[in-house]
Amino acid sequence: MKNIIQSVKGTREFYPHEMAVRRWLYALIEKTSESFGYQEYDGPFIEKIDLYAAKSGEELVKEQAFVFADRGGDLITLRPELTLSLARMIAQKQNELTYPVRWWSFGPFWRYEKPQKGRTREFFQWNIDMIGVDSPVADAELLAICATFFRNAGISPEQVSILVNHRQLMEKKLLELGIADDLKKKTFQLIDRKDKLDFSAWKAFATDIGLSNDQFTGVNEILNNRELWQQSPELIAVFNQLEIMGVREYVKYDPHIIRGLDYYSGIVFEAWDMGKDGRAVLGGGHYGNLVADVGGSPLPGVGFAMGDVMATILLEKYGCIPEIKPFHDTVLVTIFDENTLQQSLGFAAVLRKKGIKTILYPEAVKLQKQFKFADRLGVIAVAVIGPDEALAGNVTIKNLTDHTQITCSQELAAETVRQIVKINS
RNA sequence: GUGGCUGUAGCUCAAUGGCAGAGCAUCGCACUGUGGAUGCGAGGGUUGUGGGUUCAACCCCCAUCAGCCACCCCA
Repeated sequence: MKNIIQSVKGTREFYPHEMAVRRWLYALIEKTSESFGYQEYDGPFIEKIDLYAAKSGEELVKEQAFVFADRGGDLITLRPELTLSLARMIAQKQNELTYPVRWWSFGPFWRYEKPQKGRTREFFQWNIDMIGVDSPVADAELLAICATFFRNAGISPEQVSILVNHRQLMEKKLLELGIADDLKKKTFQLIDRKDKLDFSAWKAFATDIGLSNDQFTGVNEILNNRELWQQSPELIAVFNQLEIMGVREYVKYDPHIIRGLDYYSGIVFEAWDMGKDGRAVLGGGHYGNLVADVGGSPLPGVGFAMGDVMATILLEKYGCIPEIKPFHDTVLVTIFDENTLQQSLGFAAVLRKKGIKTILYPEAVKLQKQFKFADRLGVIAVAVIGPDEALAGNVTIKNLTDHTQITCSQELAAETVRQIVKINS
């Protein structure tokens, strides 16, 4: 055991059980995305570093991307995010696409981070965007998708809230305090950190970036005003529409939500686990110029991204992940001994031909062992062809759930098996 | 990148610097045509790795790797 080469730091292995959970999550994301008419797409998993150098933020590329030189000497990165690949894909066909584009994706990403809870170096991310419009209806739709995802997963509004703010509203309020440009950026940072520092440290940070006492007081008033959204026509419209769509209960106004990325220019939002030790599980917002940075004409859009690691932790925490029963629709055909082996082989083949998932035990060992194997896999139908059955062309089918068994002709047995696995699947 | 905690059997964890153990799991038998139970027995270890201190190290010291947690950052 000790000689096994370790897996790469921050990676995960998906044993069949974890793989089943991953596929379940994928299915949930697919169902939610497509119910709003979004199409699945994907970009390359590797990209030239230049793609990200253009925008993306220095830190993401320089410190968080996996970069390597290929044999031709180009610097290649394992994609740390999808946004720029998406932007290029849009730009390349900018005049052919039918707008608004509604696209979603679920795929792997890599970031060279220090692994900890909810954070790995290799992870999956759900990205979903509507591109080419700039309207409260579009903003509301993305929020509704987010809320619908949680509802589909079985998460209640008490468990997860989508916290919403608007960049323009905040900019306007800060401008009233005489905060603009560079100071505005720093003040956004300040707001972003409020929950992470105690008040005196936070105030010190405010002084540090150059806020006056009056401005600091003003910022505090903004942050304490939960009704501030009523000064934003866009947010008023969005909340009204969410009400009509029946998902208003999942969404709350919160002036603390700012988000780190510079390119957000309108609505911004994060979904938070409201329970103990809650964290953000997804984030997104409205951007004004997605495509311009990769050489297209500016196009507005709105979208969000959700990592699978935090999402899975959240769904597990609230008991939303269904019990996975991998073999409840599968029958095990035992091998009694060498003499009946051929009949077992043949019978298994017949079952498969009739569309029944069939496992054949691969050696003639004690039936006890074969039954135990079936039990541990979760198989609930077991077929036995011993000397008696073999002579008469029969097979015995045992139902492990109710412990009953029937002996019938091999011809008719498929129907018996079908009933057992169907009733229990 | 910074700081803290933790690495002992497959898993969960014990073991004053003095013989490395338990429970669960696994395998075998009781039980030669039938799974979840019970009893008995067995196997399984370079104590993460590499150095150091010591007559003697799972234990103390240094380094390193990994996991967890908090920063940083971010979806």
